[in-house]
This record gives sequence, structure tokens and C-alpha cells, in this order.
Amino acid sequence: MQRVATPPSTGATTQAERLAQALATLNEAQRAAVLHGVDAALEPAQQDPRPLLVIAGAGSGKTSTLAHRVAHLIAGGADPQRILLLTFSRRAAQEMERRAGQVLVRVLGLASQTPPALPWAGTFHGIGARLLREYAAQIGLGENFTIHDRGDAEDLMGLVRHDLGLSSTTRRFPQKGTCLSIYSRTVNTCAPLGEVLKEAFPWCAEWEAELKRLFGAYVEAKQQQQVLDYDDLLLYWSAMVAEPALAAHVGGRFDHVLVDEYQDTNLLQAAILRAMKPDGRGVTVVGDDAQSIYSFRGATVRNILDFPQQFGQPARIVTLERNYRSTQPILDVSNALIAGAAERHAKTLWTDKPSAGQPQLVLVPDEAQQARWVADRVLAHREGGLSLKSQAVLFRTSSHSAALELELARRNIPFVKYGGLKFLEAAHVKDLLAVLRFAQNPRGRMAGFRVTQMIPGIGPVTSARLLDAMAEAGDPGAAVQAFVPPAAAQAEWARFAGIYGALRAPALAWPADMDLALEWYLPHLERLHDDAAVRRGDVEQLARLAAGYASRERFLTELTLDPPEATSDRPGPPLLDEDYLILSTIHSAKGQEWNSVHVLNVVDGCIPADVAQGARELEEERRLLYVAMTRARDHLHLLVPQRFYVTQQAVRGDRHLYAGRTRFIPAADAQRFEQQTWPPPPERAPHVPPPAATIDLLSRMRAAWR
DNA sequence: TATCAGTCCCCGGGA
DNA sequence: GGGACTGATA
Repeated sequence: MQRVATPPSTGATTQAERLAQALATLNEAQRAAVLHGVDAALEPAQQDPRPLLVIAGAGSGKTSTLAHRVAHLIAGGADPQRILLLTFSRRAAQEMERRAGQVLVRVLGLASQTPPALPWAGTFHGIGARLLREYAAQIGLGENFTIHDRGDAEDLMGLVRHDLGLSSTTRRFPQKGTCLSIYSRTVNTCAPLGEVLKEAFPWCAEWEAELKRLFGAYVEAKQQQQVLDYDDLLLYWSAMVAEPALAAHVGGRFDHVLVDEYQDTNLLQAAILRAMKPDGRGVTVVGDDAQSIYSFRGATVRNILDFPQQFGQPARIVTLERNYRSTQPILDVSNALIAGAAERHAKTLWTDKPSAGQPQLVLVPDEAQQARWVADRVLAHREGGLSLKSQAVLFRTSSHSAALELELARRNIPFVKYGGLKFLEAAHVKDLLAVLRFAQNPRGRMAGFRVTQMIPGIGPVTSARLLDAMAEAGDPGAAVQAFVPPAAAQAEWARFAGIYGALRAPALAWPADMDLALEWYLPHLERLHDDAAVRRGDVEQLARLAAGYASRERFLTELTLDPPEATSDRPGPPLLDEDYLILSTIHSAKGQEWNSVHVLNVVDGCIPADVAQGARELEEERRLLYVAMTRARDHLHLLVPQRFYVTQQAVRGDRHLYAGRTRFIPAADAQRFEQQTWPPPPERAPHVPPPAATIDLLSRMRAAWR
């Protein structure tokens, strides 16, 4: 993040002068990106109409540049309602809105007023959901569709898989999760199934015909139930704008379309952009091909490499190479790392930021010692004046932080962990949400299946009988009331039917639904789980979240598209004034920066992950390490445990592995680090021989009972 | 038809 | 450690 010089408070009174002042805080390339097509010094006819591609190296003030551009558009008269700002995460969208607002307040001289909001800032998926609901009638979609998260989508896939008789084949058919991955990849890469299988799932290639049948049935099931999965939000959006009339209508709502983190978009997203703005006018994309780390989701670095030729006219390219974040030694090791990458928009980051010592490469014996070393270092940094919040510990995989989390808890160091989140995947959280989803969309079978089977005496068969009755009924709510359950389930069924009727009644005002659902669910939670107390805490926290949303539909949609992304070692959301250390997966650390960064397990097998073996996957692992390293401003520590325990043991597997430093840092590059070996001090106590006397302890024990 | 115990297999990143 | 599947039992 670029530290912007404070503008002098004297002098500037006109907007033009304030604009000039704001621009003066930027470097030349940044200014070019901000003013492209909207330069106040030029006549409208002279403005550059080309789409704009900003290649923004790590720490090159990308967010600042984009925020300035948005602010300039608005200051120049653009309608904030007609600016579409697509970001990678909701958090990034909010940050961008805030930053643009700051600039705008300065430029417009809005002393204390709140800057205009950007109603169309969000993720592709979030904006897609909004547009699809708005245009539902035009595309034949039920307006009350609910959205399946990964878990629901997998379960539905599993159900369809079972119905088609694919679950009990003699040769094992791919699991539901694998099936969904294949489906998702096919959709997101816009590639034929056979090709996807050959490229990414060769061991499933023999099932191509069955998979095709399965996916067809899966799509039908979703439509019957009026549910969309994540991929559908992009797929339906792109299909909608493939229709010229609708494309013109949707595209015509926006004068400017800006896309952040373009290197992590996929072909569907690129197609959406192209369809909405075929001539590219008003289109700005920002990204860094060196930081593309989401190909597992179908993202392709080709989008950014090919962007210049995608529109009616070639794009203008502006490259930001000056880094405002890190010290030169940190950039040196990062540049060396990425120099090994195959194809990229060449750029070398540079800075004039004074050095605060070399980055460290620290050899530790194992993960426990790694945790101790990191905790020590974090505390030392804090003594040196760095708050915990300005320090982060990054890792490839969520589980890599387990030992550290224990150590931090033991030492009472508060932390918040981002990424690898399982909150919405916990059975009890899903249970409670399913109650609300079933009420919201009675045709959604996954929620109904889940909810009704919680009732003792109701299993898959009875549940399916109910859902079939509901599917055939004109009024599914009435079908619930009319349903006759098995005798054993009578009493509990009546209780459920009562609650369900109330949840379906229009009279209930959100978040009263949540209280009702919770009231119904809690007895089941107590019955189903031994550790009910912990789980009750989770669902009660979820219930408290409910009040923050306008309606049940918004709650369910937004929770699915923007799940709570952090967990902390203590219950409840962290207090804003509280200081805590940041733990994060590298993926979740995207776009962030800290004064001090530790990277755990920089060993082969972790980075690159042992599951990433293909050449392309390995390239992405390299970029992942690059992203991790370039998050650091002043201090960078890479940890290399020489031995680490494997949590998922193979049968009678060796309980640990010996691993070497990651292959991405060969010996020559390692020289650029300050190398440190941290042997635990040999705490062998001096040997003191025992006294010569012996005692008959055994007879004393017997004597005690005489 | 519901439920439970036993066996086998697989495990990452996230909208 | 947990989900998917199977087979036994109430």
C-alpha cells in the first residue's frame, strides 16, 4: 500500500487545484492509469477510448491507483450508480469503496460529508446473484432461487449420482466431490468434458459418458429445485449477456467497468466482460500475472495476457513497477524467485525504500520448534514497536498452523486466523441454516432432506416421500401440513410442522425467523451431539449475526457468497481496539500487507504442496510463494522445518518426513537471505549419580494395609 | 424402514 | 479424523 504524502492544507481552493494535488501524490505511471480516458486537460473527443490494462506489480500502489481512478471518474461527473467495480472478495470491494471515498472527500472538498457509495461494488458472484434476481423474469428463473454452497452442491451431486445408480458400480465411480470438481472445472474453463478429464482428471477419463449423464441430471435437479450453485452465478450471467438485447441492457447500465485482480478471473468472467462492453470503452482491468494463484478454480492467467486483443480495439497497457511496500532486499529475493517463472509480462520491481536488514531463512528442527521460534520473534517485534496486527504468519494450507496455534494459545498471544474456514461447514451450522433455507425455498430438496431427517423416526425414505409430495403440490407448505409421518415420529413431526408453518407465514419479521428456527433446532442439537455446548455457542453466534441483515433472503445469500472469513481463538468477534496476530493462508492474504511476515513450512511438500505435481501447478505454487513474500514491508522470515510430522498417517506410515528447503529457492538464491540455523539449546541436565542407599518400597506398600 | 457398527479411502487453496 | 458405502439388527 502506498503511503500517500499528506496534501498541503493551504492554498488549494478550487476543485481543479485539489485534483492536481491528489494527482501529485502519484507517480507518472499511476497518473496515466488514473487519467486514461478521463483527462480533464483534454477535450471529450480527444479522450483515449481504448480499454485499459494496468499491470500492477506487488506493492505498486494498485489499490491506491484504482481508488484514485474511481474518485476521478466521480469527480469528473460520472454517476456512482453507473460504475461497476468487480473485486475478488467482498472485503476488497469494501476497502476500495472506502479508499475511493477518502480521495473523493479530499478532491471534492467534502469536509465532513460522507462520500457517495458505490452500490455496484462487489464480487463477480455477488453482483451476478443481484443481476440474476433482477432479470429473473426475463430469463425464466424463479426469483426466489437459493444458492448452494460447495457442500450443498456436493450433496446434491451425490444424490443424483446415487439415483443414477452410479454409487454402486463394480469399478469405483468418482466421489461426489470429485464429480463436482470436474463439473465446476468444465463450466469455468468453458472446455469440453473430455478435454477437462484428460487434462486434470485423467484417472476419471473412463467415466466420460456416465459423467455427462450425471451432469445433465444435476442441472435438471437444480432447475427443478430453483437453486443455483456458485458456478451458475457466472454461467447464467454469461449466458444472459450472450443474448445481444440483454447484453445491451445490462451493459448499458454501466459507464465504467473496473475489474481488480484480473489475473484470477476465468474465461466465463472474461466473456461476461466482453459481452457487456464489446468495444472495451470504459473497461479497466488491473492485475499482476505474477500473482495468479487461483487456477484451481478455473482462473487462467491467459485472461490478462490476452486482454489487449479481446475488444473491438486493442487495449492500452500501463505498467506499475515501482514498489512502495517492501525494502530492496525483500524485493531482491522476490524478483529472483519470480524470475524462474515461465511466461509473464516482464517487470522488475524496484524501490528506494531504505533497507531494514536482510530477509531471513531460518532452519528449525521441526514444527514445534518452528512455532516457538515464530512466537518468540513475534513478541520480539512487538517489543520493538510492531503491533501484533502489523505482523502476519502465512502458510500454504490451513492445517500448517496447528502447532503454532497451540503455542500461541499457551502463551496467551491473541490471534485471528483467516482462510481454510470451516464455520459454515460444521454440521450444526449447516443444520440451522438448512431450516431457514427450507423455509425460504420449499423446493430446495437438499435443505429439506437435511432438516427432516433430524426428526427421530424419519430417515431417507420418509423424507423423500415428503419432498416428492411437496414437489407435486401446488402449495408445498400445505403439503407439509398434510403429511402423515410414521407413528414413531408423530410428536416431533407435529412440532416441526408447526414451526415450519410459522416460518412460511408472511407475518414473521426477520430476524424472528432465526429465533424460531433456533428454538426448534436446539433440542435436536443436544440430542445429536456429545459436545453440544461448544456447538451451541456456534449456532448462537450465527443467530446473533442474523440481526445484521435486512431479510432472510439477504442473510442466506450473503452468508453463502461471503462467509465469515476469520476464526479466532476466543469466542465472538474480536474487538476493534484489541491487538491480535494475523494467521492466514497465502490465498487469503492476497492483496494485504504487513510490516513483518513469517512464512511457515517453506519446504518441498508444503510449498509446493505435494499434491501439485503438474508443470502448470508447480508454476502456480511458485507464484504462491511469491505472493507470500511480497506481503512483507520490512521483515520477512521464511521458516524451514527440517522434519515435520504428517497428520494424515498412511497405514503404519512413518510418523514424520524429512524435507528439504523448497525447490523454488535454490542454493544460489538462498545466499541472498540471512541464513540462520536454530538449534534448540542442548538442555541436557548434568548427570548426578543417585545415592547408594536402597529401600524396600514394595514391602512398605504392603505394610500400609496391614 | 431407521439406525448403527464396521471397513475402506482420501484428504489443498475459496466465491 | 471423517465421509461413503455395506451389512446386520431392531
